[in-house]
Amino acid sequence: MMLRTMADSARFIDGYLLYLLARASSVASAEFHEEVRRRGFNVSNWRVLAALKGSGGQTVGELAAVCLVNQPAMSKTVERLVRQGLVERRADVGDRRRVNVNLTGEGERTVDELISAAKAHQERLIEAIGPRETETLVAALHRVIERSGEG
Amino acid sequence: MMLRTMADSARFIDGYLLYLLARASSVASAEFHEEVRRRGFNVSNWRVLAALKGSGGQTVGELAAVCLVNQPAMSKTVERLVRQGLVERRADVGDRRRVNVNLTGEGERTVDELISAAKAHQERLIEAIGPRETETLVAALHRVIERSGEG
DNA sequence: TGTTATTATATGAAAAGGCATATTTTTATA
DNA sequence: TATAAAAATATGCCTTTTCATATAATAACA
Repeated sequence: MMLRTMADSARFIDGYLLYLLARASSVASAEFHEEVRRRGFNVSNWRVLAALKGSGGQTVGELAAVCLVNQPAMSKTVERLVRQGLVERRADVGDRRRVNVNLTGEGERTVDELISAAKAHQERLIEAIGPRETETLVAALHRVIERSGEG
Repeated sequence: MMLRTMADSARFIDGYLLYLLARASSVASAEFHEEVRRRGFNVSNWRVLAALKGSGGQTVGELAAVCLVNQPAMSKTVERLVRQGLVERRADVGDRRRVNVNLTGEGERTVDELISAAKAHQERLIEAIGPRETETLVAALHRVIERSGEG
């Protein structure tokens, strides 16, 4: 079954749900991601810092899962953030294979600014989409996640 | 305003719409993207081939926009696909700055197989999400795209 | 029409990511 | 409790992307 709510089109992708999801994510994020870069960070760094905020620390593996990248990539991103002084690594006490990653003081200050900008952007975005429609969207996205093998 | 439909959480990202969008896209795509790789392609190649199918040819710039990557990356992806014999490049007749990209016969056969697998996967995904909920989702995603500066 | 701006694509160097695998530590089992 | 298996992270190599910029062609304009 092709999506009945989409106009028929010669182009396959115009009726392809995974493309629509990727496009919506990309388009919605583009503006803020530019702001992240203007502030001197790349999106990977931003995601790690954002994931750490309020988490009480995460392991490399947890960060990889949360940030939607593979583990070796996360090891390298964390290494870069350590060199920038934004996070610190510490071997887990109970299981020394694990490496706990936490925000440093500077990392905390940095992410607070970024999060503040992200929240401001999100307010504008929700206003543009419409608050009611946003709630519908959020529910639908949770359902996708839940039913796609991550529930 | 934070999203009211999400439980309050210490972690910023749990209430962050752009993260939810990225996560839904990633989770929903993961399974099929693995199949693409098993078939010997990477996601970038798949996206270009899928974008070309039924398009009547696209320029490098158009492909970059459609495939959500920047132009130099697309020039290089196209170059690789040319070397693999899946697409062909031709300078545009009316504007010789433009480079038109088309599927070759082999590219057509290849993408037909991939699209067939994508459609089968999509059927299963829609079944898992629920057809009615999928329609709601599709409408919401179109709205996001439309209201995020791409309308 | 000659000159300047703009647009489309390509290229080169550096950064980041992906994949296989090594290393270290913990868990399971004989 | 040795030993084997599993788990978490790191590392090396190679591919891909990114960023800045070069090149080529068209458009604008004086």
